Formats: sequence, structure tokens, C-alpha cells
Amino acid sequence: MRWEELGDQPCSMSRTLAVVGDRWTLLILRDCFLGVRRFDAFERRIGLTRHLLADRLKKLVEHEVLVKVPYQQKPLREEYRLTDKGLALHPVILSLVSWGDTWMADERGAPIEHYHKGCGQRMKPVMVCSECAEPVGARDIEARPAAAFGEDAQRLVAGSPATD
Amino acid sequence: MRWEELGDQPCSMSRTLAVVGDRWTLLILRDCFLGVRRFDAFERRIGLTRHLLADRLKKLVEHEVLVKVPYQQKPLREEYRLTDKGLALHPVILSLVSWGDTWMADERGAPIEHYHKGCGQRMKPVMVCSECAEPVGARDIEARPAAAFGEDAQRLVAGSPATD
DNA sequence: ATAGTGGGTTTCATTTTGGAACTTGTCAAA
DNA sequence: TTTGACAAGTTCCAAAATGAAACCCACTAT
Repeated sequence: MRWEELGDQPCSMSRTLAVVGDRWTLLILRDCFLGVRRFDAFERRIGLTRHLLADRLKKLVEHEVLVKVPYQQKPLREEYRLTDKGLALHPVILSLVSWGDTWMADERGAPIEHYHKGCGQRMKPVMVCSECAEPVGARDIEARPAAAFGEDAQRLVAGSPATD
Repeated sequence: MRWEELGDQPCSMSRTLAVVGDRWTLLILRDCFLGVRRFDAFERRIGLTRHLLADRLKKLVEHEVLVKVPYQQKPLREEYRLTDKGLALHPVILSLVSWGDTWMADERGAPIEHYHKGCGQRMKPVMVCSECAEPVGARDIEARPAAAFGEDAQRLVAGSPATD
């Protein structure tokens, strides 16, 4: 399978990665969440080539994760902003950063500290169940194929109990 | 900047992506969480070439996200299992799948349904604050540079208020 | 008239990828 | 006894993606 066919798979993970799974794309989105909006700011902060930056931004706009908004006329200049679809990626960014803070940090600890505006405290993100609000770990979830996908879906979860 | 230098950055996101940000790697991990453990099973399910699969698995083992465990002698055969470090990536996988379920699904909805073993109900993952247990959205978090990183860290969060 | 800024595009060498065939050790069937 | 299958790779090569640098265009400021 070629990487570009990924979006056609009957798998939410594949479809998500078809949008944000390219090299650099998640770093661009991290910067979007930190308030970066302009082409040259992305370039300086991330250090990728203008070539690739232009390509990645175009794809993110095509997928409606970002929108181009004019911030001046004459000459026309546009900046990139997160759409609702893009803002919904926040848990993805947060969980990636949190894993890095825990497992990849050096002796200085996390480079960026996150404070919850609601309670004012320094926080870590925790995943909980939408129904009972208990924290969920890898062993607490059972994956079942959706009936609407027929045979296809059976294959999707084929495997042993999972995380023994 | 070249992609391979990413792991040296003082940024948890960069360091995380240096481990799991390669094409295919997150798909391999998705399958690990579904219970897939063997080389040929990954190959059949994901459809990537043996060449790349071998490379990606090797890197995941080097980063201690997976371990090779023998499941038979004569001839020696080993399977790949998630370590604690690997299991800790569960929120990443879950948030990617959840975003795909919400924003990339077709009329049939999510291909895989997640049930919480604790309460028995079909669930979606929700991110909450570790301190006050309230759900956190993109606008609820303030990023502050850690003092230990000095000047470097100021640059990390440079930008406007973020998600207006 | 010259230089600078913002947001790109073009060109071309270097890497990465995708596809297919080949390898190694072992067992089982014809 | 040769043949085939299985599991887990490795090797080879062509095609595609990436990285570095230069170029372009519409303005503004000096």
C-alpha cells in the first residue's frame, strides 16, 4: 500500500494520519496552538524548508484543519488559523507533548509547563471515559468492530486480547 | 533542519515525533494495542513493505517502546510487545482515533467501537485536568516556558494568545 | 535607486519509499 | 529425498519525497 491510499481505509486512525501523519505536520499544528499564524514564523521556529512548509500548509487548508484569513490588503497577506476541526486536534497535541514530558525529557524536565486556566494549577492531561469519568488505560478498553462495516471490520480487530 | 535532528530539540513534541512521527509507525502501534505481535501479521494488516516494517520495528525497539520476546526456539522466533513506555502511548492512539471518528468518518460512522470495561458502556475519550478533573479544551490551557530552559524556552512559546 | 519584508515557486542533488526477489532455519508431506 | 511451506528478515533497484539554495513578485521604507 502506498502512503497516499491511507485515507481510503476503513480505519479512523488511517484517515487521521492521512491528514496529520506527514513529517512536520504535527509540529506545524503544535505551533498553531501556541499562536503562530504566519508563514515566516513557522519557517523560523520549526526550521523546515519553505518548500515543504508551503506544501503542508496547503494540505491542511484542503483538509479544513486550517483556514487562510487576510490580515492586510496591498499587498494581500494571509495568515493561517485553526478551524473547529483543527481545534479538535488539541487532545492529540496534548497527549503527544505529555508523553514526551514523561518519557523523553532530560534532567531539566518539561520545556513547557501547562497551566489550567480554570483552576490555576499546573496540570497534566488525563484521559477519562465520557460515560463514567473514570481514567482509562490501555487495558480498560475493549475494541469491537462496528456492525455497519460487515466482514471488513472483523479483520480490523483480529488479534489476541491485546495488551497482556 | 533535517528530520533526524528532531530528537535533539528542547521540545517534548519534537522528541516524541522523533520516536513515533515516522510514516507507518503510529499504525504499527495501533495494531500493537489491538493485540498484533508478529512480523507477518503487521505486514498483512497494514500493507507496508517488509523493508520498512523491519526498519520501523527496529527503531521502536531501540527507543524501548517495544521489546522482542521469544515465543519459540528452533527456529528462534520473536514477537513484539509493548513496554510500559509503549503502553503509555495509549492516549495518543486514542485521541487520533477519536478525532478520525468525529471528523473523517463516512455515513457508516466509526469502524471500531470502544467499550469501557469499567462501566460497560460505549465511550469516547475525554481529556481532563489532572488537578481539578474538569474537561480541558484548547482555550483552557496556558503554556509557560520552564525556568530551567532559560532563553531557549522563551522562544518556544513566542506567539499571540494562541487560539482566538 | 536600493534594500527589506512576506509569502511563496523553481531547480536539482540527496534520501526515503515501494515492489519484488532472495535468504535462512526448520518442519511436514509426497 | 526432494519439494513446499512458514516466519522473519535482507538485498536490489526504480520511483517519489525531502532538503538546500536561489529566484520571483508586490509592495514599503530609506
